Amino acid sequence: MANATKKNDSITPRDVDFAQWYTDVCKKAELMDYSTVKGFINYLPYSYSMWEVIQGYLNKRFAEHGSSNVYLPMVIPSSLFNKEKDHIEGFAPETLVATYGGGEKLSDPLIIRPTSEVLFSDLYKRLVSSYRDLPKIYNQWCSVVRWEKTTRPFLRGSEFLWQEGHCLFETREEAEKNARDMLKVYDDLGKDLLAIPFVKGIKTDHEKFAGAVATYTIEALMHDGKALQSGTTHYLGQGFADAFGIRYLGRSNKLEIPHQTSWGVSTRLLGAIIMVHGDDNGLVLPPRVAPVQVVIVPIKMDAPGILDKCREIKDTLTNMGIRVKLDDSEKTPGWKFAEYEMKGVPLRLELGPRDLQQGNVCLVKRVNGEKRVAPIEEIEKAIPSILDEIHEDMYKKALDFLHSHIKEAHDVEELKAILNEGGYAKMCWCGDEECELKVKEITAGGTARCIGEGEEPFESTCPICGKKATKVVYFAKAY
RNA sequence: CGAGACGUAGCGAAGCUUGGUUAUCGCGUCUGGUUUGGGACCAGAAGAUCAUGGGUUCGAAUCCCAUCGUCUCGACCA
Repeated sequence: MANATKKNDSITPRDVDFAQWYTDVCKKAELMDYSTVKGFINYLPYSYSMWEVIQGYLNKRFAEHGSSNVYLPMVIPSSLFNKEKDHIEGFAPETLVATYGGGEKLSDPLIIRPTSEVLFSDLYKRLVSSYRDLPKIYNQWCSVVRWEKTTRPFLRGSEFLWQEGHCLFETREEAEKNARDMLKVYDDLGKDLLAIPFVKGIKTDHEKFAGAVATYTIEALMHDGKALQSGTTHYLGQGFADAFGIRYLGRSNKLEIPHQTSWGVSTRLLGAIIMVHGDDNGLVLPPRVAPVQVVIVPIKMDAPGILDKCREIKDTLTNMGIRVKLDDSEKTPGWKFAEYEMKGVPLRLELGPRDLQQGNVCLVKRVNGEKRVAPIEEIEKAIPSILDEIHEDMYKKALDFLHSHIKEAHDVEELKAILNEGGYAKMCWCGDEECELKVKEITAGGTARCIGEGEEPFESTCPICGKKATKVVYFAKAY
């Protein structure tokens, strides 16, 4: 494979130190910059534009499910925040609170939202009075603040960007369907756009969202064998609605409490893109989110016709809606090759005197280094299909990796071995939280990522306690 | 929040043990020229209140104290 040899020595190799590799890539590929404020980062154009592509995809998909975008305040009066008990217990320890305004102490301190269930509930209380007002399906794009103790670019920050959908329905069935439908949207996002496959399922009671009845999740697997929770949807039941006094007159003329959901994905997905696809030469971006999909590298720019032809190709591709960059800087071709490989540009187009004479361009795929020569007249047809091909290559590669890192654990020793190696251990479980927590202890940090839905236990007993197994759980070490 | 490592030019480092001219090197940047199919070469130039604050001293990047920040590993979490 052409890119099997490492060509970029400013990036720590993945297998030497994965954490350092990740940080190197984030900085060298100009995805982010550390800010002056602890735990906060500056999102640079190269990462933010990927976020915008994700936003575009999701807005379209959300709309198909009847969702409208709204925007609510970033601060929550602490008196309001304290209404739902589980919710406060879950979030209070990591809130940032404003206590002064205009130089005067606030009588009711304002919490910078760590999530907006409270604000949406408060809004819905006023907006909903009849079953005719339901369902309510709103989404907001915003940032939230959680005072994290250890932070890493994109994966965990004191502030992160996300979308949060908040909905109300008449029935439990509708609400649960919504939570599942939105999980499907997130799963599709991975498959269609990010080339990332997920393990899907339900969270255990211990791992579910503070205040939820059920949490559904998609879990990705990073190259170092650790899982990354990439998106969650929650069926909140009637708890928030009850606590916040949301009531409506139902079809039978009785006062009813609606059923609520919430769902979200965050800029953490950018971290997943980096850690699922990247290699020792840097980023490898899936073509559909890549800020630059094709980079044109002219060879011997001062030779007659080279630059003109490059510009012509650039215009042609741009008009087709492809994101193209022509690098006509004075750097040498070798430098440009390495640079755009590091930045993960999916496809490189080289054009030199030799190509021009023969009427060809040279095309090189970032994901596997595969090179091919194509006649210039045919690139309009060839390039879109090559980009699709790259997407499929990347998805398949990630899927193979995921499948080869899911193993059944039949006893404690196997469980330890699998989690130590990295990846998911599928284990039959009795359903007791005690056993779940014990797994964490004996495997040095392995947690239940999700319960497989519709999966019948492949063993009769739980290997931890020996009681009857009722569920199949995916355990992994996680970010 | 516990344990460890670190902070010197845009980036990466040396110097600190044993205090002493104008703080050194590589990359990058700028100027001019030669180059261009895998991180080019030559010549010249700019760029640093040595993280911050205090202390010791005739003299501190160097020794002492404190603070802040970053990274790694744990506990907690999207």
